[in-house]
Amino acid sequence: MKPIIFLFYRDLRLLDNIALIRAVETGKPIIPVYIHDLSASSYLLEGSVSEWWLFNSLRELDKSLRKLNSKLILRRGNREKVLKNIIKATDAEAVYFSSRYCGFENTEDEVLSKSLDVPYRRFKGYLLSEPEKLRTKSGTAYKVFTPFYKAFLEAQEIAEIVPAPKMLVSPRNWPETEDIESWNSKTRNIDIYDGIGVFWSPGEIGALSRLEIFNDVVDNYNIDRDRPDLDGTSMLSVHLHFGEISPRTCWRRIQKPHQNEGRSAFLRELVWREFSYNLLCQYPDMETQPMQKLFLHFPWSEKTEPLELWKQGMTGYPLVDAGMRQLLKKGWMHNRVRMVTASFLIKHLLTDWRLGADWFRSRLIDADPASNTASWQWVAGCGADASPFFRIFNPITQGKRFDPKGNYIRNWVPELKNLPNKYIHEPWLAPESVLDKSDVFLGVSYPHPIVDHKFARQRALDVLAKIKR
DNA sequence: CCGAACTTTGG
DNA sequence: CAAAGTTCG
Repeated sequence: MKPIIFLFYRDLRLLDNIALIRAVETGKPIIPVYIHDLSASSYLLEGSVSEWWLFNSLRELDKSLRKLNSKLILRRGNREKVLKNIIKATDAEAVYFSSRYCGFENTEDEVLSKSLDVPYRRFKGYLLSEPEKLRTKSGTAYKVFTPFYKAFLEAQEIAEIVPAPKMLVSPRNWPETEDIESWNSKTRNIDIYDGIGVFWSPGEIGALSRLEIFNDVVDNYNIDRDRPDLDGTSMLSVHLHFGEISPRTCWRRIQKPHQNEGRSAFLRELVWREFSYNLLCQYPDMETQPMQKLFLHFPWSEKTEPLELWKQGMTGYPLVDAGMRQLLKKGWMHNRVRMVTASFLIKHLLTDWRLGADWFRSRLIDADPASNTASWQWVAGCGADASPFFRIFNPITQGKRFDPKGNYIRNWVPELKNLPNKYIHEPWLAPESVLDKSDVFLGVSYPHPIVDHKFARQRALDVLAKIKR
Protein backbone atom coordinates (compact mmCIF):
# COMPACT_ATOMS: atom_id res chain seq x y z
CA MET A 1 0.00 0.00 0.00
CA LYS A 2 1.29 3.45 -0.92
CA PRO A 3 2.05 5.65 2.11
CA ILE A 4 0.88 9.16 2.94
CA ILE A 5 3.39 11.80 3.93
CA PHE A 6 2.27 13.78 6.94
CA LEU A 7 4.05 17.10 6.82
CA PHE A 8 4.30 18.82 10.21
CA TYR A 9 4.48 22.59 10.17
CA ARG A 10 3.08 24.55 13.11
CA ASP A 11 1.07 21.65 14.46
CA LEU A 12 3.64 19.73 16.50
CA ARG A 13 1.06 17.65 18.35
CA LEU A 14 -0.97 14.47 18.19
CA LEU A 15 -4.08 15.58 20.10
CA ASP A 16 -6.74 17.48 18.14
CA ASN A 17 -4.68 17.33 14.99
CA ILE A 18 -7.40 17.05 12.36
CA ALA A 19 -5.05 16.62 9.44
CA LEU A 20 -3.20 13.82 11.18
CA ILE A 21 -6.31 11.94 12.21
CA ARG A 22 -7.68 12.18 8.66
CA ALA A 23 -4.46 10.74 7.33
CA VAL A 24 -4.55 7.91 9.87
CA GLU A 25 -8.20 7.16 9.09
CA THR A 26 -7.26 6.21 5.54
CA GLY A 27 -5.62 3.13 7.05
CA LYS A 28 -2.55 3.73 4.93
CA PRO A 29 1.06 3.84 6.14
CA ILE A 30 2.04 7.28 7.44
CA ILE A 31 5.42 8.94 7.08
CA PRO A 32 5.67 11.85 9.55
CA VAL A 33 8.07 14.48 8.23
CA TYR A 34 9.42 17.81 9.33
CA ILE A 35 11.41 19.87 6.85
CA HIS A 36 13.47 22.68 8.28
CA ASP A 37 13.61 25.19 5.46
CA LEU A 38 15.54 28.26 6.54
CA SER A 39 14.64 30.21 3.45
CA ALA A 40 10.96 29.66 4.19
CA SER A 41 10.91 30.68 7.82
CA SER A 42 10.67 34.41 7.43
CA TYR A 43 9.85 34.86 11.07
CA LEU A 44 12.31 32.35 12.44
CA LEU A 45 15.52 34.24 12.08
CA GLU A 46 18.77 32.30 12.06
CA GLY A 47 19.98 31.85 15.60
CA SER A 48 16.69 33.02 17.00
CA VAL A 49 15.51 31.83 20.35
CA SER A 50 12.40 30.25 18.94
CA GLU A 51 14.66 27.91 17.00
CA TRP A 52 15.82 26.51 20.32
CA TRP A 53 12.20 25.81 21.07
CA LEU A 54 11.49 24.30 17.68
CA PHE A 55 14.30 21.76 17.90
CA ASN A 56 13.32 20.69 21.40
CA SER A 57 9.71 20.40 20.37
CA LEU A 58 10.63 18.23 17.39
CA ARG A 59 12.60 15.94 19.69
CA GLU A 60 9.52 15.58 21.90
CA LEU A 61 7.30 14.93 18.91
CA ASP A 62 9.62 12.17 17.76
CA LYS A 63 9.41 10.56 21.21
CA SER A 64 5.60 10.64 21.12
CA LEU A 65 5.51 9.19 17.63
CA ARG A 66 7.78 6.34 18.68
CA LYS A 67 5.21 5.35 21.28
CA LEU A 68 2.76 4.96 18.39
CA ASN A 69 5.13 2.67 16.55
CA SER A 70 6.29 5.47 14.27
CA LYS A 71 8.95 8.18 14.15
CA LEU A 72 9.66 11.65 12.83
CA ILE A 73 11.69 12.05 9.65
CA LEU A 74 13.82 15.19 9.89
CA ARG A 75 15.28 16.93 6.88
CA ARG A 76 16.80 20.26 6.04
CA GLY A 77 16.76 22.18 2.79
CA ASN A 78 14.38 23.60 0.26
CA ARG A 79 10.95 22.30 1.18
CA GLU A 80 9.81 21.62 -2.36
CA LYS A 81 12.98 19.77 -3.33
CA VAL A 82 13.10 17.68 -0.19
CA LEU A 83 9.43 16.84 -0.42
CA LYS A 84 9.75 15.69 -4.03
CA ASN A 85 12.75 13.65 -3.04
CA ILE A 86 10.85 11.88 -0.24
CA ILE A 87 7.80 11.29 -2.43
CA LYS A 88 10.01 9.65 -5.02
CA ALA A 89 11.92 7.57 -2.50
CA THR A 90 8.81 6.26 -0.77
CA ASP A 91 6.32 6.24 -3.64
CA ALA A 92 3.93 8.25 -1.46
CA GLU A 93 0.49 8.95 -2.88
CA ALA A 94 -0.38 12.17 -1.03
CA VAL A 95 0.83 14.84 1.37
CA TYR A 96 -1.38 15.91 4.29
CA PHE A 97 -0.79 19.05 6.35
CA SER A 98 -2.42 21.58 8.66
CA SER A 99 -3.09 24.93 7.09
CA ARG A 100 -0.80 27.85 7.71
CA TYR A 101 -2.01 31.37 7.33
CA CYS A 102 -0.96 34.35 5.31
CA GLY A 103 2.10 35.88 3.82
CA PHE A 104 4.84 33.63 2.68
CA GLU A 105 3.28 30.42 3.90
CA ASN A 106 0.20 30.73 1.74
CA THR A 107 2.10 31.43 -1.41
CA GLU A 108 4.42 28.55 -0.67
CA ASP A 109 1.48 26.22 -0.23
CA GLU A 110 0.02 27.36 -3.53
CA VAL A 111 3.30 26.70 -5.29
CA LEU A 112 3.58 23.28 -3.66
CA SER A 113 0.05 22.25 -4.49
CA LYS A 114 0.75 22.97 -8.15
CA SER A 115 4.24 21.58 -8.41
CA LEU A 116 3.79 18.26 -6.61
CA ASP A 117 2.62 15.27 -8.63
CA VAL A 118 0.50 14.02 -5.74
CA PRO A 119 -2.41 15.66 -3.89
CA TYR A 120 -1.30 18.24 -1.33
CA ARG A 121 -4.15 18.21 1.18
CA ARG A 122 -4.76 21.06 3.60
CA PHE A 123 -6.75 20.84 6.85
CA LYS A 124 -7.82 23.34 9.48
CA GLY A 125 -6.68 23.53 13.06
CA TYR A 126 -4.33 26.43 13.69
CA LEU A 127 -7.14 28.92 14.24
CA LEU A 128 -10.63 28.74 15.71
CA SER A 129 -12.16 30.42 12.68
CA GLU A 130 -11.06 30.85 9.10
CA PRO A 131 -9.87 34.42 8.52
CA GLU A 132 -12.10 35.03 5.54
CA LYS A 133 -15.21 33.87 7.34
CA LEU A 134 -16.01 36.72 9.73
CA ARG A 135 -17.00 39.91 7.94
CA THR A 136 -18.74 43.15 8.89
CA LYS A 137 -22.31 43.75 7.79
CA SER A 138 -20.99 45.64 4.78
CA GLY A 139 -18.82 42.68 3.83
CA THR A 140 -15.42 44.09 4.71
CA ALA A 141 -12.89 42.59 7.11
CA TYR A 142 -12.93 43.84 10.69
CA LYS A 143 -10.51 46.55 11.69
CA VAL A 144 -11.68 46.93 15.29
CA PHE A 145 -11.41 44.20 17.87
CA THR A 146 -14.64 44.47 19.83
CA PRO A 147 -17.07 44.14 16.91
CA PHE A 148 -14.92 41.26 15.67
CA TYR A 149 -15.09 39.65 19.08
CA LYS A 150 -18.89 39.96 19.25
CA ALA A 151 -19.27 38.54 15.77
CA PHE A 152 -16.93 35.70 16.67
CA LEU A 153 -18.95 34.77 19.76
CA GLU A 154 -22.16 34.74 17.76
CA ALA A 155 -20.83 32.78 14.83
CA GLN A 156 -18.71 30.18 16.55
CA GLU A 157 -19.70 27.05 18.30
CA ILE A 158 -16.33 25.60 19.22
CA ALA A 159 -16.52 21.94 18.34
CA GLU A 160 -15.21 19.08 20.41
CA ILE A 161 -11.57 18.13 19.98
CA VAL A 162 -10.51 15.01 18.13
CA PRO A 163 -8.44 12.36 19.94
CA ALA A 164 -4.83 11.53 19.25
CA PRO A 165 -4.25 8.54 16.98
CA LYS A 166 -3.67 5.24 18.81
CA MET A 167 -1.24 3.84 16.30
CA LEU A 168 0.41 4.78 13.03
CA VAL A 169 0.98 2.21 10.33
CA SER A 170 4.63 2.14 9.30
CA PRO A 171 5.72 2.25 5.67
CA ARG A 172 7.63 -0.70 4.27
CA ASN A 173 10.78 1.41 4.03
CA TRP A 174 11.56 4.61 5.85
CA PRO A 175 13.21 7.50 4.02
CA GLU A 176 16.48 8.92 5.30
CA THR A 177 16.44 11.16 8.32
CA GLU A 178 18.83 13.56 10.04
CA ASP A 179 20.00 13.74 13.62
CA ILE A 180 18.32 16.56 15.53
CA GLU A 181 21.33 16.84 17.82
CA SER A 182 23.42 18.09 14.91
CA TRP A 183 20.82 20.82 14.26
CA ASN A 184 20.95 21.90 17.87
CA SER A 185 24.70 22.35 18.11
CA LYS A 186 24.63 24.68 15.15
CA THR A 187 22.60 27.34 16.92
CA ARG A 188 24.32 27.34 20.27
CA ASN A 189 25.61 30.84 19.59
CA ILE A 190 23.13 32.60 21.84
CA ASP A 191 24.09 32.95 25.49
CA ILE A 192 20.51 32.67 26.67
CA TYR A 193 20.39 29.02 25.65
CA ASP A 194 22.43 27.99 28.65
CA GLY A 195 19.77 28.61 31.23
CA ILE A 196 16.55 28.84 29.29
CA GLY A 197 15.63 25.19 29.73
CA VAL A 198 14.81 25.70 33.41
CA PHE A 199 11.86 27.91 32.51
CA TRP A 200 10.22 25.86 29.83
CA SER A 201 9.02 22.45 28.67
CA PRO A 202 8.79 22.42 24.89
CA GLY A 203 6.50 19.85 23.34
CA GLU A 204 2.95 18.62 23.57
CA ILE A 205 3.21 17.12 27.04
CA GLY A 206 4.60 20.39 28.36
CA ALA A 207 1.80 22.28 26.64
CA LEU A 208 -0.98 20.14 28.09
CA SER A 209 0.45 20.31 31.60
CA ARG A 210 0.85 24.07 31.22
CA LEU A 211 -2.87 24.26 30.41
CA GLU A 212 -3.69 22.33 33.59
CA ILE A 213 -1.49 24.61 35.70
CA PHE A 214 -3.22 27.60 34.20
CA ASN A 215 -6.64 26.09 34.77
CA ASP A 216 -5.92 26.25 38.51
CA VAL A 217 -5.43 30.02 38.48
CA VAL A 218 -7.57 31.17 35.54
CA ASP A 219 -10.47 32.24 37.76
CA ASN A 220 -8.44 35.30 38.74
CA TYR A 221 -7.06 35.86 35.25
CA ASN A 222 -9.02 39.05 34.60
CA ILE A 223 -7.15 40.74 37.47
CA ASP A 224 -3.88 38.84 37.85
CA ARG A 225 -2.94 38.84 34.19
CA ASP A 226 -1.85 42.46 34.54
CA ARG A 227 0.59 41.70 37.33
CA PRO A 228 4.09 40.86 36.13
CA ASP A 229 5.07 39.99 39.70
CA LEU A 230 2.56 37.10 39.77
CA ASP A 231 2.22 33.96 37.65
CA GLY A 232 -1.26 34.92 36.51
CA THR A 233 -0.94 34.53 32.75
CA SER A 234 -1.39 31.34 30.76
CA MET A 235 2.14 31.16 29.29
CA LEU A 236 0.52 29.20 26.48
CA SER A 237 1.51 31.57 23.67
CA VAL A 238 4.60 29.63 22.65
CA HIS A 239 2.79 26.29 22.74
CA LEU A 240 0.04 27.75 20.58
CA HIS A 241 2.55 29.26 18.20
CA PHE A 242 4.15 25.90 17.46
CA GLY A 243 0.82 24.13 17.54
CA GLU A 244 1.81 21.87 20.43
CA ILE A 245 -1.69 22.52 21.64
CA SER A 246 -4.67 23.59 19.57
CA PRO A 247 -6.61 26.76 20.39
CA ARG A 248 -9.66 24.53 20.47
CA THR A 249 -8.18 22.39 23.26
CA CYS A 250 -7.49 25.56 25.27
CA TRP A 251 -10.94 26.92 24.60
CA ARG A 252 -12.82 23.77 25.56
CA ARG A 253 -10.76 23.20 28.70
CA ILE A 254 -11.05 26.73 30.08
CA GLN A 255 -14.69 27.18 29.13
CA LYS A 256 -15.86 23.87 30.50
CA PRO A 257 -16.45 23.69 34.25
CA HIS A 258 -18.00 27.08 34.83
CA GLN A 259 -18.01 30.60 33.46
CA ASN A 260 -16.66 33.64 35.22
CA GLU A 261 -14.80 36.84 34.44
CA GLY A 262 -11.40 35.20 34.63
CA ARG A 263 -12.30 32.47 32.19
CA SER A 264 -14.03 34.71 29.70
CA ALA A 265 -11.10 37.14 29.84
CA PHE A 266 -8.83 34.32 28.71
CA LEU A 267 -11.17 33.18 25.94
CA ARG A 268 -11.16 36.78 24.79
CA GLU A 269 -7.38 36.64 24.51
CA LEU A 270 -7.70 33.58 22.29
CA VAL A 271 -9.96 35.68 20.07
CA TRP A 272 -7.24 38.35 19.96
CA ARG A 273 -5.02 35.73 18.42
CA GLU A 274 -7.71 35.14 15.80
CA PHE A 275 -8.03 38.87 15.24
CA SER A 276 -4.27 39.26 14.72
CA TYR A 277 -4.27 36.55 12.06
CA ASN A 278 -7.27 38.20 10.48
CA LEU A 279 -5.29 41.42 10.22
CA LEU A 280 -2.24 39.65 8.83
CA CYS A 281 -4.37 38.15 6.08
CA GLN A 282 -5.83 41.55 5.35
CA TYR A 283 -2.47 43.29 5.38
CA PRO A 284 0.06 40.70 4.16
CA ASP A 285 2.89 43.24 4.41
CA MET A 286 1.94 44.21 7.94
CA GLU A 287 5.36 43.18 9.27
CA THR A 288 7.03 46.05 7.45
CA GLN A 289 4.26 48.48 6.46
CA PRO A 290 2.18 50.55 8.90
CA MET A 291 -1.51 49.84 8.54
CA GLN A 292 -2.22 53.56 8.76
CA LYS A 293 -0.55 55.24 5.84
CA LEU A 294 -0.17 58.42 7.85
CA PHE A 295 2.82 56.78 9.51
CA LEU A 296 4.66 56.10 6.27
CA HIS A 297 6.78 59.21 6.70
CA PHE A 298 7.11 59.35 10.46
CA PRO A 299 10.40 61.03 11.40
CA TRP A 300 11.89 58.16 13.39
CA SER A 301 15.09 58.77 15.30
CA GLU A 302 18.29 57.65 13.58
CA LYS A 303 20.18 57.17 16.84
CA THR A 304 21.27 53.63 17.59
CA GLU A 305 22.61 54.05 21.12
CA PRO A 306 19.20 54.43 22.84
CA LEU A 307 17.99 51.33 21.00
CA GLU A 308 20.99 49.36 22.27
CA LEU A 309 20.43 50.53 25.84
CA TRP A 310 16.79 49.50 25.55
CA LYS A 311 17.78 46.06 24.26
CA GLN A 312 20.15 45.50 27.15
CA GLY A 313 17.74 46.77 29.81
CA MET A 314 19.80 49.85 30.69
CA THR A 315 17.34 52.71 30.19
CA GLY A 316 17.27 53.78 33.82
CA TYR A 317 13.54 53.07 34.09
CA PRO A 318 13.26 50.02 36.37
CA LEU A 319 10.11 48.51 34.87
CA VAL A 320 11.40 48.87 31.31
CA ASP A 321 14.77 47.38 32.24
CA ALA A 322 13.20 44.53 34.19
CA GLY A 323 11.12 43.60 31.15
CA MET A 324 13.99 43.78 28.69
CA ARG A 325 16.17 41.65 30.93
CA GLN A 326 13.40 39.12 31.46
CA LEU A 327 13.27 38.88 27.68
CA LEU A 328 17.02 38.27 27.45
CA LYS A 329 17.08 35.61 30.14
CA LYS A 330 13.79 33.87 29.69
CA GLY A 331 12.98 34.45 26.04
CA TRP A 332 9.63 35.75 27.19
CA MET A 333 8.17 38.89 28.69
CA HIS A 334 4.98 39.51 30.61
CA ASN A 335 2.34 41.05 28.37
CA ARG A 336 1.78 44.17 30.46
CA VAL A 337 5.51 44.85 30.35
CA ARG A 338 5.65 44.19 26.61
CA MET A 339 3.28 47.11 26.19
CA VAL A 340 5.28 49.36 28.47
CA THR A 341 8.68 48.54 26.94
CA ALA A 342 7.33 48.84 23.40
CA SER A 343 5.67 52.14 24.18
CA PHE A 344 8.92 53.39 25.72
CA LEU A 345 10.97 52.54 22.65
CA ILE A 346 8.50 54.15 20.28
CA LYS A 347 7.19 57.13 22.19
CA HIS A 348 10.03 58.01 24.56
CA LEU A 349 12.92 57.20 22.23
CA LEU A 350 11.05 57.83 18.95
CA THR A 351 12.51 54.63 17.54
CA ASP A 352 10.90 52.94 14.56
CA TRP A 353 8.52 50.26 15.87
CA ARG A 354 9.89 47.81 13.29
CA LEU A 355 13.27 47.76 15.03
CA GLY A 356 11.54 46.87 18.27
CA ALA A 357 9.44 44.22 16.57
CA ASP A 358 12.61 42.74 15.02
CA TRP A 359 14.27 42.51 18.42
CA PHE A 360 11.23 40.86 19.95
CA ARG A 361 11.02 38.44 17.05
CA SER A 362 14.63 37.40 17.44
CA ARG A 363 14.47 37.04 21.23
CA LEU A 364 10.97 35.80 22.03
CA ILE A 365 10.35 32.09 22.07
CA ASP A 366 6.71 32.83 21.24
CA ALA A 367 7.48 35.31 18.44
CA ASP A 368 4.51 35.12 16.13
CA PRO A 369 4.18 36.96 12.83
CA ALA A 370 0.58 37.94 13.50
CA SER A 371 0.47 38.69 17.23
CA ASN A 372 3.87 40.34 17.48
CA THR A 373 3.35 42.61 14.51
CA ALA A 374 -0.25 43.53 15.26
CA SER A 375 0.67 44.40 18.83
CA TRP A 376 3.65 46.54 17.89
CA GLN A 377 1.53 48.45 15.43
CA TRP A 378 -1.13 48.84 18.07
CA VAL A 379 1.34 50.35 20.53
CA ALA A 380 2.86 52.56 17.84
CA GLY A 381 -0.58 53.89 17.04
CA CYS A 382 -0.45 52.89 13.39
CA GLY A 383 -2.34 49.62 13.83
CA ALA A 384 -5.90 48.43 14.35
CA ASP A 385 -6.94 50.77 17.09
CA ALA A 386 -9.65 53.39 17.25
CA SER A 387 -8.15 55.84 19.71
CA PRO A 388 -4.39 55.66 19.71
CA PHE A 389 -3.27 59.25 19.61
CA PHE A 390 -2.46 60.18 23.19
CA ARG A 391 -1.73 56.74 24.60
CA ILE A 392 1.76 57.05 26.01
CA PHE A 393 2.46 54.66 28.84
CA ASN A 394 4.07 56.17 31.89
CA PRO A 395 6.71 53.61 32.94
CA ILE A 396 6.66 54.88 36.53
CA THR A 397 2.91 54.79 37.15
CA GLN A 398 2.63 51.50 35.30
CA GLY A 399 5.22 50.10 37.69
CA LYS A 400 3.46 51.38 40.77
CA ARG A 401 0.14 50.07 39.61
CA PHE A 402 1.09 46.64 38.37
CA ASP A 403 4.20 45.81 40.41
CA PRO A 404 3.15 47.49 43.66
CA LYS A 405 5.80 45.89 45.86
CA GLY A 406 8.53 46.01 43.25
CA ASN A 407 9.05 42.26 43.33
CA TYR A 408 9.22 42.00 39.56
CA ILE A 409 11.86 44.74 39.48
CA ARG A 410 13.90 43.10 42.23
CA ASN A 411 13.81 39.79 40.44
CA TRP A 412 15.13 41.05 37.09
CA VAL A 413 17.12 44.13 38.12
CA PRO A 414 18.95 42.76 41.15
CA GLU A 415 21.16 45.82 41.56
CA LEU A 416 18.06 47.65 42.83
CA LYS A 417 16.88 44.91 45.16
CA ASN A 418 17.74 46.71 48.40
CA LEU A 419 15.84 49.87 47.53
CA PRO A 420 12.72 50.48 49.64
CA ASN A 421 9.36 50.19 47.86
CA LYS A 422 8.96 53.93 47.86
CA TYR A 423 11.85 54.43 45.41
CA ILE A 424 11.98 51.16 43.54
CA HIS A 425 10.18 52.61 40.49
CA GLU A 426 12.06 55.93 40.52
CA PRO A 427 15.49 55.48 42.11
CA TRP A 428 16.60 58.95 40.99
CA LEU A 429 14.23 60.46 43.60
CA ALA A 430 15.82 58.59 46.49
CA PRO A 431 17.91 60.65 48.89
CA GLU A 432 21.63 60.06 48.84
CA SER A 433 21.53 58.29 52.20
CA VAL A 434 18.92 55.78 51.01
CA LEU A 435 20.85 55.05 47.82
CA ASP A 436 24.01 54.54 49.86
CA LYS A 437 22.35 52.17 52.26
CA SER A 438 20.86 50.20 49.33
CA ASP A 439 24.19 49.90 47.51
CA VAL A 440 22.81 51.79 44.53
CA PHE A 441 25.18 54.16 42.76
CA LEU A 442 23.27 55.95 40.05
CA GLY A 443 25.30 56.31 36.91
CA VAL A 444 27.60 53.51 38.09
CA SER A 445 25.75 50.43 39.30
CA TYR A 446 22.49 51.46 37.63
CA PRO A 447 22.00 54.13 34.94
CA HIS A 448 20.29 57.48 35.24
CA PRO A 449 17.13 57.67 33.07
CA ILE A 450 18.29 58.04 29.48
CA VAL A 451 15.46 60.49 28.83
CA ASP A 452 13.15 62.52 31.06
CA HIS A 453 9.62 61.17 31.02
CA LYS A 454 7.78 64.47 30.94
CA PHE A 455 10.00 65.88 28.23
CA ALA A 456 9.79 62.72 26.12
CA ARG A 457 6.03 62.53 26.43
CA GLN A 458 5.57 66.08 25.20
CA ARG A 459 8.07 65.55 22.40
CA ALA A 460 6.16 62.48 21.19
CA LEU A 461 2.84 64.31 21.29
CA ASP A 462 4.35 67.18 19.31
CA VAL A 463 5.74 64.89 16.62
CA LEU A 464 2.44 63.05 16.37
CA ALA A 465 0.51 66.30 16.09
CA LYS A 466 2.86 67.40 13.34
CA ILE A 467 2.37 64.36 11.12
CA LYS A 468 -1.38 64.64 11.58
CA ARG A 469 -1.36 68.00 9.86
C1' DC B 1 -25.95 59.15 7.20
C1' DC B 2 -25.98 59.24 12.25
C1' DG B 3 -24.73 57.84 16.70
C1' DA B 4 -22.18 54.85 19.65
C1' DA B 5 -18.17 52.82 20.67
C1' DC B 6 -13.36 52.20 20.78
C1' DT B 7 -8.05 46.36 25.36
C1' DT B 8 -4.91 47.64 28.22
C1' DT B 9 -4.62 55.92 28.48
C1' DG B 10 -2.60 60.44 31.32
C1' DG B 11 -2.80 64.08 34.67
C1' DC C 1 -12.68 64.07 32.32
C1' DA C 2 -10.14 65.04 28.27
C1' DA C 3 -8.95 64.15 23.22
C1' DA C 4 -10.37 62.96 18.60
C1' DG C 5 -10.90 60.27 14.30
C1' DT C 6 -12.47 55.98 12.41
C1' DT C 7 -15.29 51.92 12.33
C1' DC C 8 -19.48 49.49 12.58
C1' DG C 9 -24.41 48.68 12.99
